[in-house]
Amino acid sequence: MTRIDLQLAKSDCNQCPIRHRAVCASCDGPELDRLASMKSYRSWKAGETIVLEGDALPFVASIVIGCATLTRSMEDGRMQMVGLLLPSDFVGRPGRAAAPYEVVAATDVTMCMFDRPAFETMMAETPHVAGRLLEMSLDELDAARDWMLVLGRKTAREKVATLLAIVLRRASTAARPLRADLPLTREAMATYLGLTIETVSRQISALKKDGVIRLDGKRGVLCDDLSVLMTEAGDDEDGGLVD
Amino acid sequence: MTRIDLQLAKSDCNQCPIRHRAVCASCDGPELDRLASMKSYRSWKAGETIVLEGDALPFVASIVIGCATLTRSMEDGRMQMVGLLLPSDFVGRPGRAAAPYEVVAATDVTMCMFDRPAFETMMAETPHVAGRLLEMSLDELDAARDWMLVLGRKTAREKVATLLAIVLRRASTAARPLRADLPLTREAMATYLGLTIETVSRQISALKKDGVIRLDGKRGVLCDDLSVLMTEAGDDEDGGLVD
DNA sequence: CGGTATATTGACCCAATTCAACCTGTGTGG
DNA sequence: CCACACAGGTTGAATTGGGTCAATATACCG
Repeated sequence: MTRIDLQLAKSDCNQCPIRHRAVCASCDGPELDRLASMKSYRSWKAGETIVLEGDALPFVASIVIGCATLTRSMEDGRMQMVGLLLPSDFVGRPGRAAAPYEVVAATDVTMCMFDRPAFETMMAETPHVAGRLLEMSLDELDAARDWMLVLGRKTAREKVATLLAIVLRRASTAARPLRADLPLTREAMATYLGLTIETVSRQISALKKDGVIRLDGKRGVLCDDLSVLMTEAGDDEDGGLVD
Repeated sequence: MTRIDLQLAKSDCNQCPIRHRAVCASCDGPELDRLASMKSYRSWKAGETIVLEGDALPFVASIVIGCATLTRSMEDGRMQMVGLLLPSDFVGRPGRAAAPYEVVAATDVTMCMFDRPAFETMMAETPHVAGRLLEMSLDELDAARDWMLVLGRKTAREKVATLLAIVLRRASTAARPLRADLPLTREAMATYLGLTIETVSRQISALKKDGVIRLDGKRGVLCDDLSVLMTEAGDDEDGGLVD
């Protein structure tokens, strides 16, 4: 919210909000010190491009604050978002220099960056880092494959409901109704869902008209009963969230 | 083709066709011996289910021969293939017991299996294995994301052309015309592409009528000019394949 | 205030699905 | 050897979900 994030530039890792979820989660003592000595922070404003598709990527990084998107595009301009990066997510691929996707800041973003060759050396020497990265990569692979089901088989209404359910679930406090601010514009949502802006807008309006969600300004979404929204999303397994 | 694959059961790893591409690629000497002592082979016939969605998966394995599919499905029966496993590909997720996808043999399949706990112990002790698995997982992540673009943004004709181009390119010998046998039924293709059987069939017929491909029986596909097919697929970058 | 970026809504259209019929090859058993 | 069933594949006609094009909010900012 406020711009105290820049204070992070000199802060030690123990106060870092992603300390226990990022690549560094499994590091301690000297390993953590070594990572800390390599790190530097950098911030981008919402909308700025962080890496161009196909460009060399001389660093790897963890998202500390904010939300970034990974998109892949075709020559004629069609675009598909292939990943949504949130705090603690990892950017970059050790062992490969070029980025196959465009990375754009969806909100203001702060990342914790490491020089790529130095990070690769460290990976080779400390199995903890490689192990954690493998675990995170496998989670991302699962997420990508789940999203393939959304893209390939769900209707527009189900797609929009799926996205809203994800955002609302992540923002979940105990309080009802659930409330969240969408970190994405309609255009970004469309790019994520394999739809057009107009269809996303229409489906959001339809879900509102049907009483599944309510809107609070342009970005805020409220939902009284997440299980109804999840049914609309086609995911009927209530993961023990109700009651 | 013939069932000599069963002879592999006692064979040593150096004669294994995937020796240099699978998880074991980076292993040598004692490491390889250790893996070899843990391994066992098992085969499935085309169409057989290898693992049910959500089932416990007590092993990890490499595909040695054949082709298997990973699919995820919804309660109402809609299905989406989320991965196509070919020789040297890895099945299973160290660190997680349940399989989030159904694994089915598309053709006759032989796998080289390892007990999961034993494999996990080995991963913790030999960084080579973990490193290779990370590399392979990142490749799969790239592939999954590429496929998200196909599912989210391509037309039916482009989707079919994309799949044919992949199959033809993989089967590529120097000989023209390129020829390949589809390892997938129309149904499996539809499940992969997020289409219906009928649409797949129509698009194949259309590509044939337009002279982009020719058919040889039900499964054989011929293509005189891969770059034409790739243009139809919407991938215009000719990766230095022509001349 | 205009001016620009984002969002909503309507009318029309088309690509892909749905539903249905029919083809083709491959067994299987009388 | 033929008849038959059955699975996989093709083709046609009708329907529809989402895209396209266009007009109209709504908000934000200098």
